[in-house]
Amino acid sequence: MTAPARPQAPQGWRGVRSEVLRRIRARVWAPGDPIPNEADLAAELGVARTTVNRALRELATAGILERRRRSGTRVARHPVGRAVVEIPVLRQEIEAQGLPYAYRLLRAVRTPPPPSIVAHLSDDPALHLVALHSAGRVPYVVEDRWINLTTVPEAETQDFGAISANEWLLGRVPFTRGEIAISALPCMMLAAQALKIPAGREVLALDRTTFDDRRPVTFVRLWFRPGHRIESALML
Amino acid sequence: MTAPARPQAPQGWRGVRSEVLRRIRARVWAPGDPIPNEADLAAELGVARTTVNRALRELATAGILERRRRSGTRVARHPVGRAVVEIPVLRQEIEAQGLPYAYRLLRAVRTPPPPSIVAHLSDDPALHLVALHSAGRVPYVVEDRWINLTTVPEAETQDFGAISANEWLLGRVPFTRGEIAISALPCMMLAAQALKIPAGREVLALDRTTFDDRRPVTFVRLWFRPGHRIESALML
DNA sequence: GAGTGGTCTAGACCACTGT
DNA sequence: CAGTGGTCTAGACCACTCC
Repeated sequence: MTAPARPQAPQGWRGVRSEVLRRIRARVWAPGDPIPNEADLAAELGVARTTVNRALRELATAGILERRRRSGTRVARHPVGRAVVEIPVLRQEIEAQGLPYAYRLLRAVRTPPPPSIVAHLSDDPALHLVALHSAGRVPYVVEDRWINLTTVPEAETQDFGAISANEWLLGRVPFTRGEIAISALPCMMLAAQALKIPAGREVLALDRTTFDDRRPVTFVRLWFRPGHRIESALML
Repeated sequence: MTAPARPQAPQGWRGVRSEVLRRIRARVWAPGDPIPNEADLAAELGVARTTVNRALRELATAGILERRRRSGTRVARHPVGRAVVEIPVLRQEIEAQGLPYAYRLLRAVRTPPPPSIVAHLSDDPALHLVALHSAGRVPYVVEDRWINLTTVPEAETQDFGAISANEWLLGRVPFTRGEIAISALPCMMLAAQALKIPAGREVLALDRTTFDDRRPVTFVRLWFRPGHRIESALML
């Protein structure tokens, strides 16, 4: 005689989140409207305020709500879409597809960075690496990396033919923050050769700069083969 | 005679997060290593377990730690980079740059979706809209949108010359989940004309499909003008 | 079965901010 | 100054999973 559990009726903070979302969708609370404070909501829904807080915090992180002390919580007027993009760890991404991963170093030169790189990495002396990551015999992505030799002097004597710079840096150098940018750019010649496409063809490029506190560590641009897609689920 | 507050010594859950990060960077805990359980850490650091939980949860979300019940918490072997990308709300993005926002509808046709769209949106009848969003007199992005008329029949009689489909849909149609994909694609002719570039040139394209539960609502592809970058900060 | 993280609760104090 | 969210605490129970 137990009541058959309703299939979709989350409890706890997820339940509160669902209920708030339901009311927003049903226009009980319209964009720009304030919603009740945490204490009132907790009382109404029969949960502790901590639980309401957790739910509302998640919704604010997702861009659905805007919260400010004293003035309270409102439904966002322009629910900004946010997506979490995972930066590929190439070996894993390729092996996850059941393909053999191959890595080949194409260039490793100590050289002063050109102006376009200085903008990302400072004008310290730098190591320029270019490497090809392949899925089986198919070129997958070209890694075009600059390592700041003032921040990471040990890089100069490291043999990047054996271990990819990404894996080496991960274990060796602390970094505290980073920036990424995604764009479509005309492919540099060396990368175009490796990818077997015409030089200058525009391809998907993902740039990442990482810093240890304020000291730039490395700038890397991934040149993806034509057809590659960076995919993700939208938050909420 | 008060002790001068140490400039960087966060308290509470942020403090726990900092301390855990410090130990990972200092290799006290190496990639793949297990770290103490929440109760022990809480006792050691002199905080409640709830506080430790909050800190470790955030680090797990950021991809730094991996947590599993019973087996405990480990330092991720491959700290996946994650970045939160904000999907542009075009009007706001343009006006935030101090430029006048302009919107022009280029095409609005009820038509059966071609196979490439069916893959995203089902083979229901659809409304195809193409619109140009400009910053001042400079073409900024072309919106290439398909609206599922079975899910959103009201769209057929709506005048999208006056209000952009994005703003109309936001207020009208609930959606519960979505997918995005970013790629470099040869620009469709109509978009190329509007952006004043050669047809077929490859440009940055952002696809977004949204669903109301399981029913596809809309598929939109944004064709960005050459040079556009999607930027974001790396998490942590 | 036992150990771990996941979550909830009730209460408390604090930080920020609009009036 | 007062109201709101932000956080901490101590304790508890539960869910999952490895042994």
